[in-house]
Amino acid sequence: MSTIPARRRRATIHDVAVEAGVSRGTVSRVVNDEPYVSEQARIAIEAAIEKVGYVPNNAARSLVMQRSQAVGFIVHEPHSLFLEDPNIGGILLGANTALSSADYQMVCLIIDSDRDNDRVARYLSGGFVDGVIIVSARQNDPITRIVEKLALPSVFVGHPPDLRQLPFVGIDNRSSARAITERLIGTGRKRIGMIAAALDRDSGADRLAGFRDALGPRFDPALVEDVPLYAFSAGVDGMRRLLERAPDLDGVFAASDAVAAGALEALREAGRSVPGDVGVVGFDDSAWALRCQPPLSTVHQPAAGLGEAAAESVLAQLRGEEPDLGGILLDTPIVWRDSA
Amino acid sequence: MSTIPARRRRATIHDVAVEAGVSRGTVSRVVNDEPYVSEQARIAIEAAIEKVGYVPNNAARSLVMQRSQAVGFIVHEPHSLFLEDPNIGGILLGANTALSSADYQMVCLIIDSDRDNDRVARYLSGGFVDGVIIVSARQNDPITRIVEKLALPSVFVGHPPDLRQLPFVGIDNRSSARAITERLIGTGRKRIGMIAAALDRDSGADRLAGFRDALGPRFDPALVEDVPLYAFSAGVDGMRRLLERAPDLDGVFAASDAVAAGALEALREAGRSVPGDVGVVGFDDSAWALRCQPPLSTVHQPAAGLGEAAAESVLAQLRGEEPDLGGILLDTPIVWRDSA
DNA sequence: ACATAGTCTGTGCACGTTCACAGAATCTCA
DNA sequence: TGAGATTCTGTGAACGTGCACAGACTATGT
Repeated sequence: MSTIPARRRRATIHDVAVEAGVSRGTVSRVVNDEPYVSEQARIAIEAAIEKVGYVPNNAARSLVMQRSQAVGFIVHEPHSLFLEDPNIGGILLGANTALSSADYQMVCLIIDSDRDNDRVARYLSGGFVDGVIIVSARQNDPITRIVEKLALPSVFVGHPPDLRQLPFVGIDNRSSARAITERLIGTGRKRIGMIAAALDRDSGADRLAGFRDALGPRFDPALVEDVPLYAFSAGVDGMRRLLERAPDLDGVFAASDAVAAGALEALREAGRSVPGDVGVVGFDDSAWALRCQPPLSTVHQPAAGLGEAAAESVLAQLRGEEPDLGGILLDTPIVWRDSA
Repeated sequence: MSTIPARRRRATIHDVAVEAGVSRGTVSRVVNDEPYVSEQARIAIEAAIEKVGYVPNNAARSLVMQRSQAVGFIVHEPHSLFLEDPNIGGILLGANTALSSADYQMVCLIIDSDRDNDRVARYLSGGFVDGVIIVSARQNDPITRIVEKLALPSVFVGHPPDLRQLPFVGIDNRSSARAITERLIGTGRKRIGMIAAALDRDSGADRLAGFRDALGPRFDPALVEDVPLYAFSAGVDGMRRLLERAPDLDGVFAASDAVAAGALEALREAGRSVPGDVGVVGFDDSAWALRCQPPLSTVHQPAAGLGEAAAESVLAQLRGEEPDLGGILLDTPIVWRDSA
């Protein structure tokens, strides 16, 4: 008969105090790096901590400190995001990096259904997190309302919904779109079209606006085809329709890399060479960009940077600083490859 | 001068008790759905909870209950995983679904550096989580050792490192590879090659073994080309070399969809039609599979199912059940598309 | 020698909950 | 009626920590 090893009680600050022959208070001071503790005591306590394997109990600490040292990372519509949006992983990573160097823990809160909405709402109200990073909030989002009501330090990645004045980080879709279109014009293309996508979202509308900015008076609405989603198949359809309408086209700005990949496919079908007959540029610098044949020229989305900036903003608010309601916009370098 | 709204103290169980005219104990019983409370008291308490907006304080609860109601989701090598591995998102989602319906919170612990290793180790030792799901652990992994030392309920997605006897969920790479190879043989192909990948990992070695199983005595080592990574470019290289060595080849099993996509590219270069001249099958049913031209026949990895199964296993251990050390293997349906 | 400032240490309380226990009230059955 | 079971309620203790406070000890200057 094997003896079941007794699940040993975890060492507490009291055990350390006894071991080191001092009081709880002094141990606490050492653990929290506070002044006014003698070198002798510090050494004894550090040895005792090591010996008994002491790790502070977070629940007790949270209870007395009234904070959790955790930040929520809220993601909506995970199915489409995790599978389609290559940026989300980078944002997650960037946020995690910044939070963990500040000794905060990142808690993923994934909203997949209405039940999840309730659960997350309860979680936020329960004081489990000291702040939140919200990715891709929807219009009329219950979570957004709760965050406001609790006055929880928060930051959105992308524009906050319902035109609210809340802190956010993002990129300037409009000027980025303008920049890459200008670059495409600079290669000598004369008839440049756009496959616009997701015009119901800020990002989609802004990319179209930037395209228009770049072309100025030469902008021709007939050369814009719009598709509902940032998706490969939408790109194929959009490109086909565009080619039908404007067979003499020699340049295309696709609203995302996935759309651009679809466009390349349609161009191949139609027997056009890229970049010979038609120059193509995308947006996002996602995994699609390198997979395409030829590799895409595109606008780089600094996903990790966005995550880091979002985390820094929350941390600043946690330190009591006033958030910048105007939003933080990150640079988007253009990556020039062979497709244009 | 605007008055700063005083950050109101959160309602406690005591406030509810006063409001409802009962004691803390009775409120606690209502909150935790315990028996032995009169209908009258229950109604009064529920009204009081609503009125004062009471939400239980988790820190206090964790402190006295000695558990956190949270499960860690540990991911190694996030850069390659989040960007390359389409399965990780599905696993995350599946695990989250199962955990949240059991009222457990999932905490993402991303290990990106040695510093992260320390931080996560501290986190686990600190009792912040009651169990862990570990994705893609490395050989000789410090986290694995800590989990063992703490006897923390745990489950690996994929085989545990160092041949340890620890619970895991996964797929049967060998029999899946065998099945899809047999299916390819069934289409009448006579000279079938394989681009094996990542032979240093269990998954890679098993897929090769399955291929060998399917061919039996007809297996020809000269028709196997191996590449280091599950990557597109590796697929291109592997296919080129394979074609050089065996120009009469009429079927290829690629060790992953990314590799298969690379193979398609190389076949196109070489002027072979797919599936006309050569039938190609992949593995994973990742986003690559549908993007390819033609779409890939492949083995479906039930990513969400793996996440759910992993979560269920941890939850079962948390309920005190003995884990199944043999591991749980999920079914992998074959998805037949146009590439073979 | 004494006052004063500076350095260090120990103690009790609070945080908000659960749980064991005691006791009150009601019901059941001889 | 009274003993015993059943249902319900309130109370004190405990979980492990940080913090305010009181007090002891040491150095400095008069």
